[in-house]
Amino acid sequence: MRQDTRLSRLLHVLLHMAQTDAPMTSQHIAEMLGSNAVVVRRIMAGLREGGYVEAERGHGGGWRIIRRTEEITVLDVYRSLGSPDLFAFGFSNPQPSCLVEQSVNATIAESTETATAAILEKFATLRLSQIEAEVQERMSKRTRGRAADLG
Amino acid sequence: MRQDTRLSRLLHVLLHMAQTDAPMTSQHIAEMLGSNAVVVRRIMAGLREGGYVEAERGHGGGWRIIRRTEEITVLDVYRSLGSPDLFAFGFSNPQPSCLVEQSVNATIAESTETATAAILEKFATLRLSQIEAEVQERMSKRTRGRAADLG
DNA sequence: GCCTCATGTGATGTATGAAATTACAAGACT
DNA sequence: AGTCTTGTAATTTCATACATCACATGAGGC
Repeated sequence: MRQDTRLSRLLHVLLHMAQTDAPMTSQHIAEMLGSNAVVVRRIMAGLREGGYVEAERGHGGGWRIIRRTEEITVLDVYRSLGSPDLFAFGFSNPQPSCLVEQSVNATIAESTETATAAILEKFATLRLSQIEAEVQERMSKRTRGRAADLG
Repeated sequence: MRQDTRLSRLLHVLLHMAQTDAPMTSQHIAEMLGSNAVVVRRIMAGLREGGYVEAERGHGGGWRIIRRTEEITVLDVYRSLGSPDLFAFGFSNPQPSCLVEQSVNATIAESTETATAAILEKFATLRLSQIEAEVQERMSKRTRGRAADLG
C-alpha cells in the first residue's frame, strides 16, 4: 500500500519556514523535500486557504509563515490537506446487501472511528512549537559544539 | 488513497464459511465477494498457515473453517494477512539526515504507534462469534418473519 | 515597456501496489 | 481417463500519489 506523505512533508516545510523571516520559494522548498515545486505549491494551497501561510509573487517572493508555531497544531495541518483518510484499509463494498458484510463493515468502522478520534485528538494537542523544541533537543544532543545540519 | 480491502473480505468469507459444514470452493467464495478465485486462494493461504481453515482438493473439495468462531479474533485474521500497514500516511523519507525531518517523523511515529497499539488491542478482543451475533441481530431486526438474504 | 522571477493551475506522464486474469502443475474423487 | 479442485508463478489491469509540462497571471528590476 502506497502511503500519503503529504502530512510529513507539510510539517517539515512549515518548520523550516518558521526558522527564517525571508520568503522561501517553492523551488527551494522542493529541493529540501526532494520533491517538485509544483507539488509544493499544490500542498501549500490548503495552508494558504487556512490562513497559516502567505505567498508573494515576483522577485524576492515566495512562501512565508504568518502564524506563530504555538498557534498551529498538527490537526490544523492535517485539515489543510483536506482531512485525507487515516487508515489504509477499508470496506470492499460500502453499501452491501449481504447482512454478514454489513456486520463486518460495522465492526471495522467502529474500530477505525475510535482510533481516528483518538489520533485526531492527539493531533489537536501537538503544536509546531513542540516539534521545534524537539529539534532543539536533537541539535544539542547530537551536534553539540558544531554547526547543525538543518538541510 | 486506495484502500486495502483484504481484512474486510477475509472476515466476510470466514463468517460465511462458519455458517455451513460443507466445503466452499474458491469460485463460490469469489462470487460472494465479487472477486476472483485466485485472489481468494491467495488471501486464504495465510489463514491456512495459521491453522484457521483447511482446503481439500478434487470433487466436493473446497475451504472449511476448522476453528470455532469464538476461537478466532479479528487480530488473528489481520495477522494472517501478514500484518499490513494500518495507516494511510507515512514518512516521505525513512532515514532523514535533516534534524527537522527527524523530529517530524518521531512526532508522527509516536502518534501512529499509540493508535496502532490501541486498534490492535481492540482487534484482539473482537471475536468472529461477536460479529456472528450482530448478524443475528440485524436479521431479526430487518427481516423478521421472512427468509434472510445471506448472499 | 519589457524582461525575469515568482505563484496558480490545468493537463499529462510515471511509478507503485492491490486486484484481476491467465496459465499450468498437482491432488482427489467418479 | 476425465473432471473438479487447490496452489502458484507470471502477467495484465487499474487506481492514484507524485512528478512533469505548459502556460497564464502578478510583481519587481532594468
